[in-house]
Amino acid sequence: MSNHHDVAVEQTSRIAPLAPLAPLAHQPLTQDWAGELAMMFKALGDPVRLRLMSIVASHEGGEACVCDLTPAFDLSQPTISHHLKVLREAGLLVCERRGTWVYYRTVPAALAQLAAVLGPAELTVPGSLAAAHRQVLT
Amino acid sequence: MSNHHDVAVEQTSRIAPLAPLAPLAHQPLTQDWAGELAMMFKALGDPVRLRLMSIVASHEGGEACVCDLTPAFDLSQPTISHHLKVLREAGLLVCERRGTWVYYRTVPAALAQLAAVLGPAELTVPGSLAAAHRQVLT
DNA sequence: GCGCTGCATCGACGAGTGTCAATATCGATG
DNA sequence: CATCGATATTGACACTCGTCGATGCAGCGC
Repeated sequence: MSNHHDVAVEQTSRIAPLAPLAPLAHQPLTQDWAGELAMMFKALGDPVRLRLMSIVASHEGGEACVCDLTPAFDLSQPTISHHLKVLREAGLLVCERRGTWVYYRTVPAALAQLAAVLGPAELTVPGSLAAAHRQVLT
Repeated sequence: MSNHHDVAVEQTSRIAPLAPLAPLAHQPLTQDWAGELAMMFKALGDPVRLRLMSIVASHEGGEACVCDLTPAFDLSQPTISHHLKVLREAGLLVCERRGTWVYYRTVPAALAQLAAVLGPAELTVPGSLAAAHRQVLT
């Protein structure tokens, strides 16, 4: 067994293949879909993880390696690694190993999905925005 | 002390008076603002609470009383009440007592804020959309 | 090969969360 | 006023979560 340790490079694409982009107000959420969404929102429900997302998203090139993230917090390196794992498993981040370093990027489709769920109906219904979101999803 | 029990009708307007509407990628979040946002996202990070939001938002007139919400779940009434309180304290719901019943409504400004934070930069920067969001905030 | 650096995992701990049954409070109605 | 129906609060429980130190694994350089 040579590939027994593909830990860090797992893509963990937990996003539903084609999830609804309708806002909350359109209709009551199904139980399954609410569970999927809740996992993503819960991942964002921590100040450290929110700041991690923000740092990664605003970093040059849209990606940041762990060594860029850790010094921004007063937390141990394992703790940061744990938070990154939570965001990865929620489908909000993906990582890629390049040499010694591991680089993280956000998943715009996942963020667009959450934004669409929260967005007021007037903004997503017209079609232009929905099209824009759908474009992001491809 | 006659007003010792104004529990249910508290507005709990925990939303920052004028919070930034910039997406995550615009710049790293400040620690304080990340904490505020995390409280709202955490409130949405539960399937029951997400479905509660959805039912309220999609209900006729944009409001629903607790007796409309409770039967939608296989949970006790105190548990539903607890979840409603969490959403209220996060600034995502407000409630109003009318007679025996208590009606809940969503807070569009709060949802718009979260959507703006998640939204891709291209969608919020142009100005038209930003204006729309700001309009919702008034 | 050996060591070194960057990152992930493990195991453990205290703090927080979701749930319930029991109880309290409010408003309406008799 | 006594009662009843609709919600909120309390207290208790199991469970999850955030954090750490210790450890493990991968890649690079000597």
